[in-house]
Amino acid sequence: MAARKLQPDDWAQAALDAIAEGGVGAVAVEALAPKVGASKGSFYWHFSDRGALIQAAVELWERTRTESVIADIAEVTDARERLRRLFTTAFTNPRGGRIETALSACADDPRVSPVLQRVTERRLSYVTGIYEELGFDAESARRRAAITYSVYLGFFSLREASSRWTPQGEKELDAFMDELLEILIAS
Amino acid sequence: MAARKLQPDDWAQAALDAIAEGGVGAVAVEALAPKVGASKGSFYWHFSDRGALIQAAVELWERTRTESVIADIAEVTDARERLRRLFTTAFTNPRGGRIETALSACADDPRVSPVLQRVTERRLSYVTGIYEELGFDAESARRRAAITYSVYLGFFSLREASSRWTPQGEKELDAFMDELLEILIAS
DNA sequence: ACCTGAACACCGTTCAAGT
DNA sequence: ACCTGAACACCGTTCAAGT
Repeated sequence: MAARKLQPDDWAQAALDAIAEGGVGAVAVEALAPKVGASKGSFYWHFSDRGALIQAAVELWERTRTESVIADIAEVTDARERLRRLFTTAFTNPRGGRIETALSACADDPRVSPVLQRVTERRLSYVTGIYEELGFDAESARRRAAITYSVYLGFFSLREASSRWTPQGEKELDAFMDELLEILIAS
Repeated sequence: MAARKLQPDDWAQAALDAIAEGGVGAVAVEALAPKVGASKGSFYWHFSDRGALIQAAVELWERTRTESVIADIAEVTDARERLRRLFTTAFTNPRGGRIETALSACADDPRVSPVLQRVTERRLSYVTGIYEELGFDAESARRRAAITYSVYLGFFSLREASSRWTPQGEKELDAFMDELLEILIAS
């Protein structure tokens, strides 16, 4: 229903697309205006400034790429399988982690930082829980979760830097995830 | 000796500092000019444009943070110890990997991409060699090197996102590196 | 050869005026 | 309440004029 009236969300979505495409620097009001079908001036009715738009985009990302992913695998009972599912979801993300990479580069922006912290906290607590379920003590589970999430983030950076070192195609990706999983859950 | 005449390198150094401080977006000719002690106009005598300055900065980074690090540990004979030394150098880098994080976000910039590719290639070949020396076959060594470098890159991103999950202080960092090393070289 | 300062273009931001 | 277009500020870039 809701007859076309969500301009703010349209702007946020366009900005998020721009971030995924060309980084935070690509969030340009003037360039986005035509995509939203509005004028530059109109933007400033909905948002105080460019920073507020970036914040809205990041909050949109938070809404769509955290809880839903966790909810998707809630049914799976085996902890190891749940971790493996996370890998699959993560590494086959069509946007290829470009948002993560872009946000890491401006993590100290006060408009971005709180959201990034919440998302990181949520994801890492979840992964820590998996490791505890696998039998690791609290400290070790925490460290392994941090290593796991580092691999997740770094994987995207590495692929951007040189795809030569990152698995190509489904078969190689599977081999990579298998070895990664094995390494990470070995006691 | 060379009596003060290296303006281009001064600009490159100032730009690299700016990248480490505030990301590629912080490379602003106007803001850097006073630090170099020159005028905006003078900049364009040495560089074609802002992109060329970014390239010069990245090439300066390449010169100072690749070969020298590898040379520093060349004397160490034990492969495992060499890897451990790499971790120490990497994770106690005073600049805290902010340059790698910033560059990852603009890896597809044609001015940045070739340099990033060379540095990545050099570092990863080196680490692959260590894993081969440790007894892993070529394929597995490659994959482990990729995982290792992903952790390296991702660690910085994670610390920026939420320092709560990253080791604090020398003691915790040591424990982290120990567990990481153990995980990575376990067969 | 190398530098300066004025001028221009581009995009973020403001605002008076519209509906 | 919401939008537009003109105006201004800022910084990248150019360039004529200096040494």
